[in-house]
Amino acid sequence: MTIAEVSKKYQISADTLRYYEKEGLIPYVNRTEGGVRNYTEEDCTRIEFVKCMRSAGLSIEVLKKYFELFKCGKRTLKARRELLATERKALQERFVELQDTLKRLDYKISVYDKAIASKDKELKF
Amino acid sequence: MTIAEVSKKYQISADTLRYYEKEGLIPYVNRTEGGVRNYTEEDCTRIEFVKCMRSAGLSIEVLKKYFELFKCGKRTLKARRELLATERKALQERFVELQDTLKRLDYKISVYDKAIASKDKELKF
DNA sequence: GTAGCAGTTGGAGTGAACTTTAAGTCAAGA
DNA sequence: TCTTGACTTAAAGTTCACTCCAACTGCTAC
Repeated sequence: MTIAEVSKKYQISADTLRYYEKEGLIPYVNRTEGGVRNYTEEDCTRIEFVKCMRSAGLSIEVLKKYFELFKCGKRTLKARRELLATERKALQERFVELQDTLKRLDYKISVYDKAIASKDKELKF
Repeated sequence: MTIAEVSKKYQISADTLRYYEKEGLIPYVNRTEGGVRNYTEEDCTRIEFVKCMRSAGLSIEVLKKYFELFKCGKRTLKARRELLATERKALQERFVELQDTLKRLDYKISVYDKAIASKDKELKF
């Protein structure tokens, strides 16, 4: 797969794909004779994983660390597990926070609806 | 309340509080004779709201817009309601995505636990 | 063979959200 | 009175995560 195809498939710009590669979030991608990137299925799987983790808020730095550990082989299994567990915990916290904020917004919107219906109220903010 | 007190109370740096004020996320805070900020309870309520919305991911720009509308009075009630509804929708989407990612991480961690237990497996990444 | 297009590189630029700096003011305590 | 420390301002600097640019190369179609 070319960079354009991967870019389209995952909705990630070619620049970003090259950037991720440079940062080590994707392993060095094989090139054709002419030096053009040729992504394998495995590359794609990893790109999809990176996209998912990035959109969940894992930093480039953390993902870099994870793949660095991965490169060091089996002896880093535990370290990688711990890294994922740490990130999972942070995500869980953000998840709960988000849930609360959603409730708060729902309430605020309902207050707005009442204010709009009663035609003359104003809110504190 | 001084800026130091508010900063401590909400775990927001004094710099950030001044920045928020400059950007219109907090109304102009009253000063003492000497020009030192003196936050009211209402300022604090608003700061708490801003903090909550910021940590949920609402941008400075959106919050700025919201408070600008607020300054224009009752006639912007609907617009503000719509703004909040739009942000709520985006949050909801991120919430669902986060839920999926949490599940995915749980699964991945369980795979790691198995690999660690069986002592000789390696994973794809 | 040359136009055009998709790709390559390294490096510079961007936008969001702070964060730091420089230079100063003010109030309280020794 | 002097020092200390928390505050003030405007403006420059930082960080993160891209995003764009210039200059180039290599296929493909005419």
